[in-house]
Amino acid sequence: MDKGWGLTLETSSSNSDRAGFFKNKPVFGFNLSPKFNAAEMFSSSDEKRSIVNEVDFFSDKKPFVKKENSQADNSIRNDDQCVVNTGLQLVIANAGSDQSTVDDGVSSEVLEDKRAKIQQLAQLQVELERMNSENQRLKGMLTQVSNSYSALQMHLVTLMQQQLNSRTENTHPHEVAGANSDEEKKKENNGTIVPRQFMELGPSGSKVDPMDEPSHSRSSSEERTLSGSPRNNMELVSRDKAINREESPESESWAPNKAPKLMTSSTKPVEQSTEATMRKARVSVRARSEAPMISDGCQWRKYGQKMAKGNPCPRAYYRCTMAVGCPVRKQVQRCAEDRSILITTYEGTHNHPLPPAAMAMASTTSAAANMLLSGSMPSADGLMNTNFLARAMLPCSSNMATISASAPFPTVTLDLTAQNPNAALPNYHQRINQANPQFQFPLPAGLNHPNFAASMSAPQIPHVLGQPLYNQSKFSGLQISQDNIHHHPSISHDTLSAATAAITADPNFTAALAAAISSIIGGSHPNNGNSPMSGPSSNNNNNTSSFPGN
DNA sequence: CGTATTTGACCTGCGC
DNA sequence: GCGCAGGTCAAATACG
Repeated sequence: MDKGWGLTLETSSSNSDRAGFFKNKPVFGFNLSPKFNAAEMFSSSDEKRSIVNEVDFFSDKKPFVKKENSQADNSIRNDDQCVVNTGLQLVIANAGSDQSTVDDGVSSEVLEDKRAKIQQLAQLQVELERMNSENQRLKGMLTQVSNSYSALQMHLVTLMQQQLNSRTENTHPHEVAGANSDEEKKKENNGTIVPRQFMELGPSGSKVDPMDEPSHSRSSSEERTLSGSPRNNMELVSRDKAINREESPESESWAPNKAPKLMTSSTKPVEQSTEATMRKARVSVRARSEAPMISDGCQWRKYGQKMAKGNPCPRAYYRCTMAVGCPVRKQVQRCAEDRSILITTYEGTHNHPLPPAAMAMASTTSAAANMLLSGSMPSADGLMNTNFLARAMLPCSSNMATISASAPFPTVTLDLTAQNPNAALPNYHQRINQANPQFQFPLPAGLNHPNFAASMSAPQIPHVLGQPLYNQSKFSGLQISQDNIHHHPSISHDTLSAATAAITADPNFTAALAAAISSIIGGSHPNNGNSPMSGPSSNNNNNTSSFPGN
């Protein structure tokens, strides 16, 4: 859009949250060049007003003949601080170069052409003005949403803590490690939820049922969907054993394989084991994307690639390079069944400040991990908490819940793939805004892409946690279905309803998540290499040629 | 030439 | 103890 005007409006990527952009994306109905940031064009609102007025002055049919005599021209030229003025200057300067023609017997065509250009420019300025004001409003809303999100997260933790406390008062006989009776095992294998007990679908378990493999042939570390049929090959693992593994500490410099050498789980304080668990918790994001990686705003360096069993697509290993010694790593792999689905698994916590573009993913995954880990404490109640959370979140989904098959670490999956292929993107936007009339956030430009429309089903966004959040914790050796939730003997319907209500009552919560997820997915656009969302770390996807499966 | 990626070797945990 | 699989390392290679 700037080409015809000789305007090159460079912007710095650090202005991602400023006018004209929502999470680094232009948010208005027309496409802006990635270089084009309205916020950079004005150093003050007075300047803007001035510019617009001047433009209006031009567009008001004022004879545009003698440029050197135009007060407006002078005022514009005198303002060296305004980028737009510079742009106008260019236009006007170009116009002035034809001045000899204009002065004497000017062709009306030239005049008309110039006038048309000026009018276009005027329209542009008006549009920019509108964008700027709208973005101010968006900024405010974003802040509000962030606050709401934090508040609700706290509320959720509080709820879970209350649940935990209520259960502490009511100790269960089978809380004792290794006290799983055969009867309990039977219940487990029949899909009945048994509290304080968990199963691990170890590698052997994943091998036992080859008939399951084609439909569940994600990589062995990926989640496995249970349609409700019992898996008789599930291996019950004593909690002590599993917890000991979970408790294995890791150095800050990330040396998981060396961790067991340092393990002294028997005497480890709870804090340490919790910390270790925290580092091992994983958040898996499933998103439909043709891009080699979803753009999460961080910088990653590939350090390995392996073929994983059960998946013809290789798994790539990345580590965060935004700070020296950052322990965060991620795995990227295409889904075996649907290669358009990209599975990104995050592990660890960043030890450095994150750019705005990375905050969305980081906060989302962090929240998911925290919620998971709030229930993965090595206490029995903690384990119960995880299951409780999972069940509290899953009523919205009936049989979409998945649990970990053989994942060695507790994992939460945020499934952003379309569950309802008939859902249309406009509905997504519409539903979010309908759900909360007070929170009308514009659709980021990246979401206008058909790929994104196909990848995001309408019901998903408002229920990011409610629907596609799968608790894959190994502690959650449960078949999590609506039916089971409602019939679980250890969780009252009221409790469940309360938790569900807490999650779903605040539309801002879901909207905030929607914003975060949309910013993430917007980056998955294959053509988003220049996406403003990428911000200062837009080179995080610089390994397109090395993407597994491509 | 510095940096990022590739890729085979190696380490570790787990099941048999 | 052996084999398998996941994960990581690091030398070689590619790339800008």
